[in-house]
Amino acid sequence: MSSDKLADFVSVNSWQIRKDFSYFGDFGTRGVGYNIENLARQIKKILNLDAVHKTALVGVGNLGSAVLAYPGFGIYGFCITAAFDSDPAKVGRKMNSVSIEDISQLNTLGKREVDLAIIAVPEQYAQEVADALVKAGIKGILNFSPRRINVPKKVKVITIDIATDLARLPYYIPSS
Amino acid sequence: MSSDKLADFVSVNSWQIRKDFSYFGDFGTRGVGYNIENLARQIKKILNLDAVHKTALVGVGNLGSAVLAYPGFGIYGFCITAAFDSDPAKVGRKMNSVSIEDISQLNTLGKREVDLAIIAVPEQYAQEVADALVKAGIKGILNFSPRRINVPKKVKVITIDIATDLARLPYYIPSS
DNA sequence: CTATGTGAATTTATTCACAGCA
DNA sequence: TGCTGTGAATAAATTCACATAG
Repeated sequence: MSSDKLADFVSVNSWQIRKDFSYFGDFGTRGVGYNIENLARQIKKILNLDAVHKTALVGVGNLGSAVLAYPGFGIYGFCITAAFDSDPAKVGRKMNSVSIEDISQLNTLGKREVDLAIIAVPEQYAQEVADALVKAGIKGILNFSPRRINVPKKVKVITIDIATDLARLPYYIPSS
Repeated sequence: MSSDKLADFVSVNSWQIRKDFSYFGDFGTRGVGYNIENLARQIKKILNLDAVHKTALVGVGNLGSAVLAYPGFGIYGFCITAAFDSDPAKVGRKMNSVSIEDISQLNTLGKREVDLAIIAVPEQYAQEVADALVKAGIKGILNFSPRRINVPKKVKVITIDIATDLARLPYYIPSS
C-alpha cells in the first residue's frame, strides 16, 4: 500500500508518513509501496509490542470493570492476568475469567512476570497504589485517576484524565 | 505565585510558562507573580470554560456508569444532564440523579441546550450514534470507542482509546 | 513509470537573556 | 530587588522537490 493511501487513513500527508517511517528504517519498496503485514510487524517491534505484556488491574469499580471487559487489548498483545480490589464483597469473585484478589496481594506481582498496571481506584488512593506497584517491580502504569502520581523515573506513567480531555472540547466550539 | 513555582507543579521550565501565557495576554505582575484566582479565570475564559456546558452521555454500560459517577467534571463547569441507552432494562431508571432515556430520544437534545456528548457504546454503534448526535446539533464529542468516527468539520471530536494509550507504555520500558 | 527515501528550504517551537515595570 | 514579558538566538519539526530504486 502506498504512503498516499496510508496517509488518507490517518488524515495526514504522504510525506509525513514517509519521513516518520524513515527515522526508523526503510520499510517500503520504491515503485510499489509498503507491505502492511511487514509494516505492522516492524512498528510493533519498534514500540516493543511484539511480545505479550501481562497487565494488572487495580480497582474493579465501574471503570475497572469496563477495562476488564474491553475487547481491544488483544491486538497489542496485552493480557490482563490479575485484578485487585479492597472490597471484600468483590475479592474472590471472577470477572472475565480473572480472579479478583485483595489489594494486599499487590506485592506478589513481581514474581508473576506482570510488568504493566492500570490504576482505576478513587483518586485519594492512587498514590499509595502506585507506591505498592513500584515496590512490586511494575515498569509502566496507566493511571485513570486525575491525580499526579510520583514514581521513580525508571517507571513510566501515562495518565488519562477524562475531565481534562472533555475540557478540551469547548475551546473548539463557538461560545453560545 | 511566580512562574517558577507554577512550573514546578507541572514539571516544565518557568520561561515556558511565561511564554505560553504571553501568547494570550499579560496575566502577571512584574516583581510579584501571578494571582492564581485571576489566572484561573482568564484561562477558563480562553478555553471557553467559563459557562456551564450541558453534556449528554450515550451508553450506560460499565464505562458509561463510571463516567456518570465521575466526580471531577464539576470544576470545569460540565453537567451531565442526559443519559441514553438502548437496553430496555436500563431505560427509565435513574443513575446519579440522571434519568436514562431510550436511544431514540437523542434527537431531543437540540432543544435542551446540550452542546457536548460522550460516546460510551460498543464500537460498532459509535458512528451511528455520532450521526444522530450531529443531527441533534451537538458541537463536541468525547469518543471512548476505538473507532475513527466521521463528522462534519464544524463538530470537534476527541477520541480516547484505552488500548492505544496502554500501548504507548512498552516503548519506554526495557524489553525483558 | 511509480512511489520511496532524503537532503534542502521553510516554518514552527523552544530556549535564552535581559529590558522594563512594580 | 524580583519577576514578568518579549525580542533574539537556537533547535526542532514540517514541507518540498527530486534523485533513486524497483
